[in-house]
Amino acid sequence: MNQQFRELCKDKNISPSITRESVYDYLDGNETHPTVDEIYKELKPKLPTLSKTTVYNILKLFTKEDIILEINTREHKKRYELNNEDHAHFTCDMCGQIYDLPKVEVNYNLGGFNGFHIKHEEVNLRGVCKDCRDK
Amino acid sequence: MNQQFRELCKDKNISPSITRESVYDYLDGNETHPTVDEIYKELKPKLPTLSKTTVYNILKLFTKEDIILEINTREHKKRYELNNEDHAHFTCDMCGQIYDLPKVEVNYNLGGFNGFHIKHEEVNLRGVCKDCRDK
DNA sequence: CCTTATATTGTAACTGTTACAATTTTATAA
DNA sequence: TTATAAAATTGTAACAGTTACAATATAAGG
Ligand SMILES: [Mn+2]
Ligand SMILES: [Mn+2]
Ligand SMILES: [Zn+2]
Ligand SMILES: [Zn+2]
Repeated sequence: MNQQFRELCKDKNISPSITRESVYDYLDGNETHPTVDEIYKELKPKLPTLSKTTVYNILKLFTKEDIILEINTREHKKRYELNNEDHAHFTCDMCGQIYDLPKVEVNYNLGGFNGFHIKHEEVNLRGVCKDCRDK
Repeated sequence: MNQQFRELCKDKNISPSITRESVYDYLDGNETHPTVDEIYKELKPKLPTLSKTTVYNILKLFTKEDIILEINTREHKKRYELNNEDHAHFTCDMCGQIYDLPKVEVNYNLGGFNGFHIKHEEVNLRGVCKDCRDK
């Protein structure tokens, strides 16, 4: 059992079920930004009764609690990652892979938007990755 | 007839059909980042034979030709806008509205990513807008 | 006008997501 | 522990956005 996860749940006031812990553990240390389906397929062998709806439920809960981040891509599906170190993304137009980039500095110029409460900033780059370019 | 659009089509080597022109004109000067459905419903009265598939086709073509930009939101649908002045977006978590922000400066630190060809950079902020905060 | 290419249309299929009621598991307290 | 209530999980069906595709209509070129 993941002690760090149990404390996180205590903080967020949610119960640390085995299913939730499994989703968390899978995302922890995973840099692939998986889809719901990929998470489900990965966990199903270890949790044979797992339902895809449960994965959806957990991801929605984790997102609401800011434990994970939803990544909206131009594919018609969402991807997820742990909300750990702040970083930017580069998405390859050719192969679709999402690369993590070191955090970049963003300077705002928010004239006229000073009543806005900014909770999250996100930088997405798009283009062709090195692998695809070399082909 | 929109002369600017006809020249744009000449540049892109696509034919300036009335349907395409209508989609273009609707997006031009529209700051609401409409969905496919909104575009379709708006144009249908003026083009009674219009099919939603056609709207999809045109938006896909315009996106490929870099005439418009696809905006991927956390809603389960895409939004579109003309690819004119470069700007950032603020999306309100409460009401979902997308606000245009003046362009922000982004400083890259792309150590290890120097084979990458960056075609587009995008800055998305997220939080609560003034209107929703005041309620 | 004729011929060919392109654009548009309607329908059906596909896919990611959500709603919901039933069941199982977990938390709480007697 | 056992009883009770609350919460989590499950399976199914519905839903929504998107895409595939074949048929039709329109446009372009000679
Ligand atoms: Mn990432
Ligand atoms: Mn915009
Ligand atoms: Zn690539
Ligand atoms: Zn708002």
